[in-house]
Amino acid sequence: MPTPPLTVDAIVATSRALLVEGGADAVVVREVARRLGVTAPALYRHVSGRDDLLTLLITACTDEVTDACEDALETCRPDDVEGRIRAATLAFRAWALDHRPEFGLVYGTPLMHYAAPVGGPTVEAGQRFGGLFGSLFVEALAAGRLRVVDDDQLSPGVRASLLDTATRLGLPMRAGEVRPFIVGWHRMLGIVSVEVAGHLRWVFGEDASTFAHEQLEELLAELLVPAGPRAGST
Amino acid sequence: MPTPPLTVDAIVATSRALLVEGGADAVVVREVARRLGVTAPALYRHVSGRDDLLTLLITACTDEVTDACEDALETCRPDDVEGRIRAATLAFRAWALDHRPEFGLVYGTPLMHYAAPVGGPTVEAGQRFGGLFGSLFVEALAAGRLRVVDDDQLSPGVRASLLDTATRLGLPMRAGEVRPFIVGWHRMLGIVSVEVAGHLRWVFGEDASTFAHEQLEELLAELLVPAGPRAGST
DNA sequence: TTGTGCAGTGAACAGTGTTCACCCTACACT
DNA sequence: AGTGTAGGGTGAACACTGTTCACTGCACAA
Repeated sequence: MPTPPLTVDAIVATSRALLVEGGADAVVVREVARRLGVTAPALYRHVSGRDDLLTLLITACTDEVTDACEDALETCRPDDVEGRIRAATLAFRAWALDHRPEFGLVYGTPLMHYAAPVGGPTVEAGQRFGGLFGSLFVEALAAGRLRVVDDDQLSPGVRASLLDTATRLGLPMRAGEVRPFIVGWHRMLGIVSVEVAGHLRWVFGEDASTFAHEQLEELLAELLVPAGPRAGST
Repeated sequence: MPTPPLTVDAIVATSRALLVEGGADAVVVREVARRLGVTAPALYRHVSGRDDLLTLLITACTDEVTDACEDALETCRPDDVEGRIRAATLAFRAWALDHRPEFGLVYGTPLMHYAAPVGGPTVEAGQRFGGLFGSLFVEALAAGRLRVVDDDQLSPGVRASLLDTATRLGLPMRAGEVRPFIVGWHRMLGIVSVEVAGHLRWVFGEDASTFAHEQLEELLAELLVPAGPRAGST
């Protein structure tokens, strides 16, 4: 059987396999080529180098986790905002645990020798991901389920940054309304990062899942007001 | 002037400099040797290889951050538990921000090709660090400032792990009393990790410090009951 | 004075990312 | 049909990496 044609997709898929097997360090140009039945310089016809490979990899993974979170929304009734946020959050965590090397590449310690191209595909994919969660918080706000805070309770710098982020993402929100979104993102990423990296192993051994799960539920309870009939923001 | 004698300390110091300049990948045996005015094989008389180098590096950094937190305690009145916990927490964050590559090495995404020697110096240093914060929470408990939870409100698995951790660390606490310690560690590490990795850059630009600071204060407020005269655990 | 062992050296091996000159093949145009 | 050209592959090479090996020089003990 003739070797299949060498495509960028095949290169990314093979790189991904190496990433899974041995982490970012194991993504080795020559080994990718070897597995594709080709020599290393051939890859340079399709990919500009190892950094480009990583860019493609990060983009693909970001897209994949975004898809996973989006798919999880389908399991909820459209008017159940809390359920949707919970589903997306748990899907994010589940993807991270199922794809630890990929998660480390995207959301872990940044590689010092790699700089994502500004305005490149990675930041684009990141914006899609952010937009997904952002729109969920817009839904929550519209449903009066978001525990917002008055703008004048925020320190000026934070308020400015929050407002700027909202406009940049096209979210029709005040600073005090974006805050839960950012707090949620910050803490969710923190909780999942620590769990995935295994920094709770000395406490919970290999399985910190119930604890991490509880932490995520606690976070949701802090961000959202209970579903009571006719409940508004306090 | 004759070259100074080649010592393990000098090797670690040089490796550290490389780590700071270019991240873990930049810790390159040959370059360490070059800077010490020696050839690479010479290092193998003092250090068993690159992994050993990383072990020494991680240990040194863990010790350093522990020292920094310990020193911060000196600035507080001994009976001011909340102040002491705050000081240690902020010292941890400050060290992390001032030593991002080192922080990444110790608390970031684990390197897949490196496995810390079991029972080796890194876990020993980690236990010293954990013990420092643990004893602060023991103080808080003794002062009635800890927001504890009843043991039977915990899921069995979590309760068992918490209790086991307490006994392993020699902390005289129930599971519901260790919980704030672990929650605090988990969230503090999460908050600092995300800030140091720069995953809030899209919101706050280069300086997320006031936001992160607020998050840490919020965490403290959740862990500790206010200082009111004769205040006990609720 | 004669070991003996420690500490450093140069050479080597297998691996890495990347570039270069080259070649072959398929397709377009005259 | 004959010719030109461009894309996609090759092997060789360069400058690196971690690590090992045989070797050398030197200090110090017997």
